[in-house]
Amino acid sequence: MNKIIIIDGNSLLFRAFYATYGIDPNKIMHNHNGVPTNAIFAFSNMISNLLKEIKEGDGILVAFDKGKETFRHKEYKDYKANRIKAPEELFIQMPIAREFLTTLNIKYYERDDLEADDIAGNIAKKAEKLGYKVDIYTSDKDYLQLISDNITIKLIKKGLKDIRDMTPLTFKNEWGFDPINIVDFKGLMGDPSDNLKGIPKVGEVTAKKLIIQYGDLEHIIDGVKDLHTKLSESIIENQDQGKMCKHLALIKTDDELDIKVSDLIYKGYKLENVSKFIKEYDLNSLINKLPINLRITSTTTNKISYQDIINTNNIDFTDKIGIYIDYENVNYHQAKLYGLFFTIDKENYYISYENLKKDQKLLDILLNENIKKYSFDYKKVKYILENNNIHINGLFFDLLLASYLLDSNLSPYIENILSFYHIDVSYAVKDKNSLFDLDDKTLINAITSYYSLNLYEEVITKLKELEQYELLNNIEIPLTLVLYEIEKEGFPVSKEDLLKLKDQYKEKIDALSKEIYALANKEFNISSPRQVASILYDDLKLKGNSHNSTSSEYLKELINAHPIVSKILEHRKYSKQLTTYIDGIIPYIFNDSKIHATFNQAVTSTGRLSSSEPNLQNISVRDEESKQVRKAFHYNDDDLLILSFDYSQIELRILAHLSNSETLINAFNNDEDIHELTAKKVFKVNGELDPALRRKAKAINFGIIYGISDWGLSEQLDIPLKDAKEIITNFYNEFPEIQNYLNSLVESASKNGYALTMFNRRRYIPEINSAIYQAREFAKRAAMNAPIQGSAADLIKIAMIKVNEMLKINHLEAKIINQIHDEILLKVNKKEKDIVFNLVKETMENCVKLKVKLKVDGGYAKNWFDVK
DNA sequence: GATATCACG
DNA sequence: ACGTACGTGATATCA
Repeated sequence: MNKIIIIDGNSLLFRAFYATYGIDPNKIMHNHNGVPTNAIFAFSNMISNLLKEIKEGDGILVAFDKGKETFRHKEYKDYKANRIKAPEELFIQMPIAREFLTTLNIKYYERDDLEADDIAGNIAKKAEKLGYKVDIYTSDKDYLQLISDNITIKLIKKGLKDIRDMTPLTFKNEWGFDPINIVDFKGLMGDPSDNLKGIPKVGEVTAKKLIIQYGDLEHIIDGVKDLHTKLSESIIENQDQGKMCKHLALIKTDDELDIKVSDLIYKGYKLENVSKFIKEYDLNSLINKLPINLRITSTTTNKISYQDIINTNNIDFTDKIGIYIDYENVNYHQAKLYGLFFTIDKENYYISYENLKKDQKLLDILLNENIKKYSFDYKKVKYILENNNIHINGLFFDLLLASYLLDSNLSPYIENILSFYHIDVSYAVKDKNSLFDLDDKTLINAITSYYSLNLYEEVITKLKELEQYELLNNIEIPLTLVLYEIEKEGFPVSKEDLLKLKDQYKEKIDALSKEIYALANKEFNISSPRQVASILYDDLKLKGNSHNSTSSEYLKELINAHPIVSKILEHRKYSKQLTTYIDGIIPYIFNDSKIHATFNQAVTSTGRLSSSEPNLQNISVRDEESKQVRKAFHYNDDDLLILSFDYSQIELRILAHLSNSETLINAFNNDEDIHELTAKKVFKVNGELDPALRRKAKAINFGIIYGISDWGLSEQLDIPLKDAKEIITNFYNEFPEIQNYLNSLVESASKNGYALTMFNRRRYIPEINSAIYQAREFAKRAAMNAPIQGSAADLIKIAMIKVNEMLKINHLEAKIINQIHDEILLKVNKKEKDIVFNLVKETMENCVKLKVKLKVDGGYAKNWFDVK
């Protein structure tokens, strides 16, 4: 269990000052400039001793009182009014104490409206919640109210050496009641040092007795009200003062601090900074008191290196190990394995593939699922290892996936991700093109293994603070293993079928080319938008657009203007099919007649997956002719079918749930046609609905999900801006909860700088407060879309995990083979198709409970074209 | 390497 | 007066 040490800075500094003050103020320690240093001397000794308690992953914070305008001063003008000012010599040393902490790279915190105990209490509670043990060093008894099973108050007695651990047990033994009742004790007793009067006639003994008998102050007042003794009358008469004293004594732990527990994790001090400090203040003995193991002596020794080993005979393994690989830089589904990097504690090792194969000890470690594997893009690592016949189990932590959750805009490369944690690895990558630096090419892989293991504490603390720990462990980590299986299983495609299509398409394209050249009266490159534009808009004098675009959006409007236009559009269509979906895919067909694409899990800013090499998420479907390519996706085995399930209106359902729109929720739960509903509401139709209006409504619903804008809608529907405006106004009037919800998303993003999904995935959108209009408007739309698109992504990820699990539990042969955002595709054997169909549908529809029911449509066929 | 285009949800 | 619908990946052209 890691620990956070919190120090009451003022308390410690006061003790340090008076412990070394002596009788003669002229004889206290000074530096060569006459600056008093006695308090700093003792303070730095104490801190140095505390640093010895720090282990890897522990944190330290010094909290200071700045407190001039706390709520206590506001509510009680005489709060601490009797405090005597600190002596000048101590006053001078206060900023030096802070300088000392900066020198040692120790975080400190102070704020005008908070006292040190509020800061300490605040951080202590947060750290406790994140699973830390907390030690608070102070001499102030007020802190005792913070005691819990994991928070210990280290009470500093005179002389700084004598420290008493106050735990729930020791406290109760000494005081007779629970720590939290310290505030009631203070309410009764008052506290002369804070100028709090408490209740007259109640001293320490009486206060304790009352608390033990009745409990808190409120119960005491209630309990004595009918006794009519002098004591009880005083309590009743002065109850307001008592309550105020209690209120002022209560440590406030709920403020938002701009410091986080993860910021406190101690990273070590630099010798050169300490040397400077020692010279300035003549504190020569300090250097010997600082623990050496926390020293970052220089950047050279901080560079990661590794040992080449031929076997692991002399290596002691623990239950955790950092893992990365050295591999051929090609598509990882066919990459050769060169060797393995692994990290134990702080040591990196490299073993070649040849030696690894012979090293049974290490092979067993990799195989053993109880040895925790810390890696970066574990899916890839496992794929390459298994492809080269090395088995690995026991994924525990993936630095890539964890970092992606912390900031989904990070680009998924190790150099980039380490720089997010302020780690510079340019020494390992800058010479990667050098022919003479062969060793350094693999150094980055050693570094990857090292930090996968050694950044764990810091990353997990951050994730817990952002409440994303479950997102990592319950969604992304299990999902990466599912994706591994999907990639390994592959997606079927017939090369022969594609080649047949290729011949057809080539003929079509050739014929179209000839027609186009004839119509243009010259030959040109039809694949060049520039040349096409020059033919259409210059030679043929067709009516162009503002930026001479030849995109189909504009060409469609010119179809009747000249016969060449439709020929060009057709040419484009078949070229696209040929280049992207036939010639583009054939090279990825492996000997097993399958495509093993990559599902990228750390790419999109919303949380969706993406697919590449090749992209299996954008195979044509909308256009009937282009859809032909789907006929090539089938198994050669006649017993195997392709099953497809897609969520119906998943994003609108999520919108209904998140916005709590009663109209929309009821509509979904009554199986109404949602576009029809919108049409009838927005266009105020009763009875028969014009299909054109339903189409418009569909566009409106899409617009809502995308973060609607009047201009965007007017473009999409090709209507005047003012009509679009009116439509949006109508929509919001009919669905006021949606308007409120979308507004709240923009507001929250502009306040916090990020958007959140249902499962706490976050996307930072800093541009939302940009001074540039377009950037700001864009950010607003992203802020409205990210929670919807992202929650849908969370949901289907959960569905995939559950479906995969369900198939295994039921010993079914079926396997997931693709995911297309709201759709899951499976391979299924004829003989189990009905049971699989029902189970998958049921699992998907019940994977998450929302206020709306989820609906899944499914179908199966021999090839992808015929599914549904 | 940037740009235009087009495929998907 | 300003100018975009949200999220991706692959390909060809052209500088």
